[in-house]
Amino acid sequence: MRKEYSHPIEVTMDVVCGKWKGVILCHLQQNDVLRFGEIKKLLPKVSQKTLTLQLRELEADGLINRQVYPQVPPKVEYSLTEYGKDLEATLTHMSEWGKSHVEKVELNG
Amino acid sequence: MRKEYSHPIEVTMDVVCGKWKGVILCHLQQNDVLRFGEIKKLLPKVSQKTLTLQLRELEADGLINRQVYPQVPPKVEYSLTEYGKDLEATLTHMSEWGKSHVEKVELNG
DNA sequence: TACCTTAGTTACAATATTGTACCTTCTTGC
DNA sequence: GCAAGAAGGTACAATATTGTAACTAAGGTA
Repeated sequence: MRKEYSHPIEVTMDVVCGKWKGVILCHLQQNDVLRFGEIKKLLPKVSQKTLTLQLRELEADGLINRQVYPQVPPKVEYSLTEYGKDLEATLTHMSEWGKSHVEKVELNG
Repeated sequence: MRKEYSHPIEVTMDVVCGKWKGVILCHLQQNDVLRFGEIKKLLPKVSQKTLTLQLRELEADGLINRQVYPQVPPKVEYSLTEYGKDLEATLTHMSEWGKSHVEKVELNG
């Protein structure tokens, strides 16, 4: 199951490079705690199944906590772990870079 | 062709999240200039075709320069653009995080 | 003349990742 | 009894991403 990595950045990329993982992490960074449905509203284009999958993977990799309340209807809250918070600077930096990239592309038509 | 992004981090992820792009960028960060064949040696598992593709995409996104010398046999050199260098801090941070993640996983067996 | 070299290209195959549509749970409100 | 609500699970379909293997260019070398 465990892969061989030739460079440590591959590990991070493995963990962060799902189609929605970056955005999910950013939102959790800004909101502390979010319920499943709230995340879904923040990412209107993601499907139920895929969102679940991305969250489970982030959980398995130790980036987020999944707190289940035994209620009906169910309530599940997600938040960053301490470990996930170590990525905050990186995520912020990636967002900034993305912002300037968009601006650059818009300038060059 | 241009996609709609709901969050700037998606832009960066789009640009950086190829299977080999992170490692390629890291190596270019440490070596300034590398020929195609040198990169290939640094990433023994990547195929010819995929490496070409990843490099072309990085070039199209403005992260790397592609310098072709009109010789036979051909000589092509790759290097980071100024723009690509803006990602250095991010890449370094991602590598560090990856390193500690590996250590953590090894501890928890 | 046959062969080596580097940085590709091309057609085709195999994987991996996402998405769609519909099913499930159990309790409260009407 | 019947629908609603939140957070999924499942089977199956559609894309997207990588990989394989073989082919090319053009000059130097044996």
